[in-house]
Amino acid sequence: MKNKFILEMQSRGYLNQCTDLEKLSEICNKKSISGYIGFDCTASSLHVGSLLQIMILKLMQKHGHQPIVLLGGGTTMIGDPSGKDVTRKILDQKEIKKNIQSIKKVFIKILKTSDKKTKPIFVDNANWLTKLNYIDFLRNIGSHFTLNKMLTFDSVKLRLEREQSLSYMEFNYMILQAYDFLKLFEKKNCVLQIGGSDQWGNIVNGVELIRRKLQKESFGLTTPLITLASGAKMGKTEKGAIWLNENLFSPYDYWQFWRNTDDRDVKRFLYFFTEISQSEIEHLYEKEKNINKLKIILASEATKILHGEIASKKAEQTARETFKEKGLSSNLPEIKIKLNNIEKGIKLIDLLTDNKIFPSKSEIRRVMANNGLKINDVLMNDDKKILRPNDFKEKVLKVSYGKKKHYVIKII
RNA sequence: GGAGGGGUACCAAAGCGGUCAAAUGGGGCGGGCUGUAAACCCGUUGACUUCGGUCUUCGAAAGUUCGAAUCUUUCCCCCUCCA
Repeated sequence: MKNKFILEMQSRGYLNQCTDLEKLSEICNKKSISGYIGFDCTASSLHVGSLLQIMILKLMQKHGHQPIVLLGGGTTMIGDPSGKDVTRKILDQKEIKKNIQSIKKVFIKILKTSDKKTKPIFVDNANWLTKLNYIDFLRNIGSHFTLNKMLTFDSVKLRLEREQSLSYMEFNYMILQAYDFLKLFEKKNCVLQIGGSDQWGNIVNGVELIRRKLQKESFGLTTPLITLASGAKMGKTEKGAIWLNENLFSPYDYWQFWRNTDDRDVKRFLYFFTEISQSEIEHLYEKEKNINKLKIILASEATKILHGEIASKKAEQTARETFKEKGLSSNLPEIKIKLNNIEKGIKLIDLLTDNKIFPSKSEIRRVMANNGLKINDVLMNDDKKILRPNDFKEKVLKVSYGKKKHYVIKII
């Protein structure tokens, strides 16, 4: 009998590879386990590209297992070469510490639970990695790795094939990650490491290291790489990343991101990024023929997981007021302006650039020339327009940049 | 350390003394069609502008020249081969 946790992972499509699925299933049937995912702390926030793995942590909780979140304060100082063409910028310790604090906030929200047994554990590998003694480490750990094998890993091989340089520092990354797993196995009895498909090599190294050092079995599993119907990678849009932290990407924008999902991705995403049960999703699909309704469900459910029910509802309402009723929602991004400034008259393009709605005045002129700017739903083509009190309706004015970006300017 | 090749806008890649704010493709942005989708079509893609222009940009600095992304020198970085 397969374990429910494993089954749900499979049916939701979370599973790409596992070192030994049968055995892991058996163990999960017998007891609660703890599993970890390591996250890079190169930025102050993760983006949706990491969300699938996070969903697994959440699923672990649901099935009574304990998630461990490793925020890689140590490994981030080295930089994972997996899936990267170029060496990353190296961050200093201060910056990494700040990033860890910021990223942690998201996990605290998503993995919040009242159940003590499944409360997430946070660890930082800087605690052990920065204390390593080079010679000891080489003897105890390095001796278990052969260069012959390391050179065959994709993270290394691809770099070499593409004739992109790979520093010795980065080359060591996989060993450090394997060591992390060993440490967590010893300290926290953590038997499972989860990661994206590009992490397979690193994860397997950890499993093998544990077997060699401790003669114990551990498991690794990876999530599939999600490619969008358009062919792009998830989370890496050209317009910028879809950040999980609220200060970088508002709940409303987040909701919009999901609302704008490609038709062909909607069903998969309902499985991936919501907690709606399999039967319910199938039911929804049979019953609801309007794909846009399903997108709204997707957006609201996904937003709920990250930002909570209230923020999600609010985003949904804002979208409805703005798009469906073509009205003016009070929840749109708001720019406040003092009455006496308006009475003097203020240049529209100055106002829009000062408030970072547009990056430059040239950009505004360009958009105006392409009929992309509207004031109170009326096309605006005058780059010399000066706003005065009578442009406002009840102290409020709506600026629309294209069809989807709307802002409210309010006199205070 | 030696020999050769190379660093051009968000990315790839042309240009190799003036006609270069820099071809072309991708991406982005805006418009059209639609459903806040896809596909397709059109426009646009350094900044500022009194819309006449002005200013900054082709790894960095210095130089030659009336004029440099293009030539010279030095420096930095990357790649390949040899050691």
